[in-house]
Amino acid sequence: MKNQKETNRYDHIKIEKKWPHEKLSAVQNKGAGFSRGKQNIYNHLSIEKKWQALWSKGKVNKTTEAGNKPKCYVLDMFPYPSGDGLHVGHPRGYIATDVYARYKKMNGFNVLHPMGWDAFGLPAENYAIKNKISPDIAMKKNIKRFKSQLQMIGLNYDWEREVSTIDPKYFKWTQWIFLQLFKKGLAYESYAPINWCPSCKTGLANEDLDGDKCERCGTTIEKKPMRQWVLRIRDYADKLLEGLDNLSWPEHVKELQRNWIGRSEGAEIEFKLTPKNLNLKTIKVFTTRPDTLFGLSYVVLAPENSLVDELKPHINNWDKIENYRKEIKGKSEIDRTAEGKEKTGVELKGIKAINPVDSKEVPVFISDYVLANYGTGAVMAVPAHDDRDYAFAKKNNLPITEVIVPVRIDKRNPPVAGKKDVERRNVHVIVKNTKTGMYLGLKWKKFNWTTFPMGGVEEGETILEAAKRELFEETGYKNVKAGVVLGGQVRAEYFAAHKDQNRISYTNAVYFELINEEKEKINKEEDETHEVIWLTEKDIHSDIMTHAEMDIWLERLSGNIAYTGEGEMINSEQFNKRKSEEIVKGITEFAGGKMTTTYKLQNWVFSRQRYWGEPIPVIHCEKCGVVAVPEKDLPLKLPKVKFYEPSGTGESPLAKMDKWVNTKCPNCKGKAKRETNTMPQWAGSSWYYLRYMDPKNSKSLVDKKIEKYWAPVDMYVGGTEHATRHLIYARFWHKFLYDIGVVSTTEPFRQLRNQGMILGSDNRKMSKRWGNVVNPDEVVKNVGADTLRVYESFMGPFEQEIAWSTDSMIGSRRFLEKVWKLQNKVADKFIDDEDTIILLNKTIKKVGEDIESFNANTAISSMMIFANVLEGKEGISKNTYLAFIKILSPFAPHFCEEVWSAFGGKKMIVLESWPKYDEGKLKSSKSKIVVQVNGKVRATIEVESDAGQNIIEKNIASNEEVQKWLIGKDIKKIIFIKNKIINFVV
RNA sequence: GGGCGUGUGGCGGAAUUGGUCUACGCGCACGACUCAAAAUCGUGUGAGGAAACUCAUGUGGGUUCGAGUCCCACCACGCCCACCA
Repeated sequence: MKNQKETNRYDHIKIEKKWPHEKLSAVQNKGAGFSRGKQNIYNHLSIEKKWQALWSKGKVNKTTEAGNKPKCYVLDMFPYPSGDGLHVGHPRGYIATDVYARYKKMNGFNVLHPMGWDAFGLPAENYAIKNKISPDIAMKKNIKRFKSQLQMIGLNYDWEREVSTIDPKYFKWTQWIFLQLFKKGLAYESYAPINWCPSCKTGLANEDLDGDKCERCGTTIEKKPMRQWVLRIRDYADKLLEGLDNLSWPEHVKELQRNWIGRSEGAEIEFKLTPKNLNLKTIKVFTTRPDTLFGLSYVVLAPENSLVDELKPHINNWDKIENYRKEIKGKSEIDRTAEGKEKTGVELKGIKAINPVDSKEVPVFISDYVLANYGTGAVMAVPAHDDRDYAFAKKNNLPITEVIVPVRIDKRNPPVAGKKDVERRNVHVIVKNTKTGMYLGLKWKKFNWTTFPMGGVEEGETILEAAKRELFEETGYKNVKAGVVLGGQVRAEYFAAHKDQNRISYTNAVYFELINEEKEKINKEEDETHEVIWLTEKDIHSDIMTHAEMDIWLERLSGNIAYTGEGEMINSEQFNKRKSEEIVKGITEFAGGKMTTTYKLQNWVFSRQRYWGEPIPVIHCEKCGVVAVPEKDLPLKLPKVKFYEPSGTGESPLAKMDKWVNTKCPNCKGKAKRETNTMPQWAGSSWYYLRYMDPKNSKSLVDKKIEKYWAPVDMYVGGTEHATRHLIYARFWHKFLYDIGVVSTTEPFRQLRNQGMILGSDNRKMSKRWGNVVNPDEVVKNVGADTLRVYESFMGPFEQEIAWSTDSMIGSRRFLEKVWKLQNKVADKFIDDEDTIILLNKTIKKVGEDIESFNANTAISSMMIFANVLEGKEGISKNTYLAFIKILSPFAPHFCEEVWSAFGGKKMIVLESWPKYDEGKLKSSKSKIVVQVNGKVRATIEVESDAGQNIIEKNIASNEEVQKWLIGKDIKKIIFIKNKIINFVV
């Protein structure tokens, strides 16, 4: 835990402390007399205003497709313009992309860097309901405020390309894309139960849930069957998966998407039902473990599975089934799925399922441990090899058949080649003394072994009998409670040194608890072989115990009896003795099943029963059924309504707008009604990056030539929270648009970066609730946009979340003032010393590389170092100073424009090019060598660069500091790395 | 339970990818300037020790001439998924 800082004096910019600029008049009075600047104090207020106006007037951000520069498309995830305006955390990503875009521009790229608004969605609508104001008007107001805030920070967007999802000229194309999906059969109506938020009164996609709660309002969601539009994103699951491999995205985001898609390969197995003569429907199950089919104990359906209803006439206990279904409906998803929850279920009496591999009949259950929407909504249960099935089988007294034997090869006593192989049935006896908590063990005298009492199972003996006998023979203990056989056999291969043979043992473990410590004397032979010892719970571990089966015994001792790994087949007729992983295909074929793939990814529930979204452009005709709105009639605008409240009946408020709803069928001109569901907020954001390329096109969503020029997005920056929604939806739509020839690339975003959130100074998420919100307007007013930009760049690694500290921000302001004051030292004809030249070149290189890799924090740091060095110099050449100003300009653009123009820069600095560093001037003629003795630093010496080992050794010969450590010692080895280190090993 | 990630001064964080641990910044202390304060500038600032030195990157091992960095185990925290058959 980090210490909670006390509330800081400077939080929320309540200025009790004087900021440096407020005292600048004093500096002026002292006559800080550089003459070039029109003003000799750094007044951020006037400078920022001035340059924002000049940029706008000069249209420096206007982007066209003309010219032969290489293109670079830099994109921010566009914001949802909330009523609260920006807080200081929002611009972190925007500043980073702005720096990147400016840098790319200075490096000769034709940069597209646009901004827009994601303005449909629930918050606006809820605001509208509460304040009785049209969401359209409210959003337009918010957009205005957001825009002015972004401009105030000096972000160089091409505002002529601004887009907004609520603009009919924009959502015309959102609707158009839906129609194409509809025409290709990728949008369909479904009546399946979906997630229903009783508070927001709308259906939600899986992605919109936070556990079992509505992500927006925190209300527990219900499953509710209703008519809805669904997009077949699953059809693109494999493409979405494969496409990830070639993207320059953070690995963890790709992994998140892979997990979300959740591809899983397995088999579909069909179970015929009895009574046979009725020709009942079959139960299809999905399983990743068809190899365990001979261990089948029962079959389970999800309670919601519609097959249950179809079987109703043949089920004798329907009332129980109905009760169970009701019971489940009353429970939340969390209650149903809570870990360690008892497995409940009801058998479907009257029918049985037939195992296709051995024709045995097994019972059929419904249970809520089977999910309706994964796989086929039905499962084959093999209790011996699945934890859930095991728990269910134990509770309901169902048979448990082992079909896979785990295989272990003893690493400490591996089988020896050339020795005889002997197969044995063994037992390991695990005895706990419950009074002391200790376990009984044997310490072998001739070998370095520690084992449990153990031995062979003899002909005609049960496992328990053998265990008791061995325990008595080897230790003399005789009074134990009834034993428990810990699961099935384990195969182990090892070399039995005491018998000089390789053993292939099939071993069961038996667990006993000691009643008392009474024991008989054991025979001499046993006594000479091993000594009886007591082991602590910690001792019974693979490090100490010799048994190769130890890991499995421990699992089983802790209650995990079902073995879910691979192994050797038993009880499986012709498949016996084979490796389980090798028979998967064979047994599937034998069972008449087929190999198949399933996904966790659900199809995208695409309709919302709310007002503030794009109307879904279809018409329900009494005769023709569902008909697409003709493309020429797009955009299909929202009608004006008086009330925005959702009805709660599963109809959107649009349903009450008779005038709007009642229409004619475009086909037969007969009576028809409009679809009243609207699209989710994710619709508009799934393709906006395409519209920026060609925002005013009225003929197509993007011109093909223009799309080919700009696509794909080269750098996309936004929060990780979009990893599984926006970024999957957008990729899905993009791939669809590729398939219908609208776009030319298979992936929309080539590179992706996630910015970490900026937290309040109390380490909590910035929010009104905590009162820790810092407003950028205040910061910009007090210290300037440039200081804000430098600070947010400097505060820490870009991807990491970090707490805001107004206190620390003063360092960034001081840095800019320092650079400002350096103007005094600049002289046209000054000749910089070697150090300065080298550091300048190094700094140019470092800052460029850091911008490319989004490590702005170290870029700023290296510029601070450079400024500190310059401050200590007698003078600075104009060239050096201006090169420095150029590399600072992406971070502090207004500031640098001002300085640049004061020094007579003709073009604006934003249009200048990035300084080139001189490869030959990155190294100084001297270098520091670290001298180590046995890896410890004893001295550093300065020698000519690239000096060889003998020169350095000579140098060291007269160095007392080092000689002190070398005198009287044998030098065994010398490690030398040029220009870095010399290490004497003595 | 599964996946991903993090752990370095009083604080935010650097560390050329195995080569001087703590750059840069904040804070703090002292000094200069000032009647005084602020601002600014300068010096110092991981711990122990008078010093020589020693010890320090969550803990414990290992590899190496040399480990914050690589390997193994553990601890703590964060995020995502979670009865996924």
